[in-house]
Amino acid sequence: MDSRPAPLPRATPWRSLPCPRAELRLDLVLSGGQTFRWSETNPGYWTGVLAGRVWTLTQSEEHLWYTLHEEEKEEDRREEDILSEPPLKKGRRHQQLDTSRAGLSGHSGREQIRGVDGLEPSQILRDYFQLHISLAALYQGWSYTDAHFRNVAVKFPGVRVLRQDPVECLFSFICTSNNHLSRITNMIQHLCQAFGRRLCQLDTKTYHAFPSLQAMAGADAEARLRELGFGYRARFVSESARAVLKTLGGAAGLQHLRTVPYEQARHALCTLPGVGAKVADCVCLMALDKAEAVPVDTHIWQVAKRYYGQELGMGARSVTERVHREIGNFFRSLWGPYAGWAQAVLFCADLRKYESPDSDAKSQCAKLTKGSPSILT
DNA sequence: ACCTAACCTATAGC
DNA sequence: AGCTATAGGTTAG
Repeated sequence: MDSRPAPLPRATPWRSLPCPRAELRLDLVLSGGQTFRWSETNPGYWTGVLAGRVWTLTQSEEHLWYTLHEEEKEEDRREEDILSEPPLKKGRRHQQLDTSRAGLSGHSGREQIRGVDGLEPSQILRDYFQLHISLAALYQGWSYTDAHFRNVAVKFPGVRVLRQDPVECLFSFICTSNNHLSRITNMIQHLCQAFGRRLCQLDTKTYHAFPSLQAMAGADAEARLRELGFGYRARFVSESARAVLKTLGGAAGLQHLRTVPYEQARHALCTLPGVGAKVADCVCLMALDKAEAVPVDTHIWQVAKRYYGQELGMGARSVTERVHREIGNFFRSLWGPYAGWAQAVLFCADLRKYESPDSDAKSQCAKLTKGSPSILT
């Protein structure tokens, strides 16, 4: 029997869901490049923002444990925190907070659809981690048809695809273009701090809701994002926020894409500035219930060349539209309707390989990849 | 239809 | 210590 973790200050008592480790590995899922909003605040304990609340999660062999942190009241905020926020005129500050609130209840499009606000915490977690999907059964199927997957799966169990908020997922992945994981995480933290409603502070870290579309579409949003170091992505973020509001029906319209076919959702997303095939597939897979979407980035391209080059038989120099399509179709034929989920396992494994503290492993990998004459050419 | 450079910036690697 | 290449890509030609 699993024992309850020690209670945290100003947080609800720990509660748990049945969830074996083979079905979920918090570390691999929460820091594996799907989401950029969780951090390991203590060994084995993950803290982050989900559905507008601050959570800490941990797991034992058979359970997923969770606690919710108390949201601080406005008057609890110390003046220095307020002043340390991005340069905003005082009058505007309140306006911005209000906008964020409006945005949250603008998520209310979503609340009306799915009643997220009314949901039990356990239900929110079941939804976020998609626990109704049996990952073990999927792994079994992929391992049966794919020897390379079988090898990877042994070392990387419990990698499941999150069901994220479409707005958060879309704008997070707009930030990932031509970028590093560490920088992406920083940028998104800055984005939330500057444009999102503040929720609470734990130790020295403050937690903010993901910004509303309205906040990101604001008149000075692009300039402020540039100051935060977003580079050319600043325009993508603000322009896309405006485009979603104007032509895709806002947060509710984005959410509605969950009910339309993959190709249609993908096409709609690709109309947004800063959204190409790869980002669209990420959002389709991780927020819009398109389990067949296979995001093809440089990692997956390397993996495809290295381990599936024979079957693919192609020698392009970069990930062009054609390469993207061919790799996606190949993996869908190999793995079936949940191909995107299998891709997430290989991606996560590849990421770990490179992020491993053992730098020898990393350079070995680099040498291997570079040194081996491409199977494709 | 398909492929190349330029693009902001931080950081690892020489 | 400085410089270059590259990083979960998109866009304009």
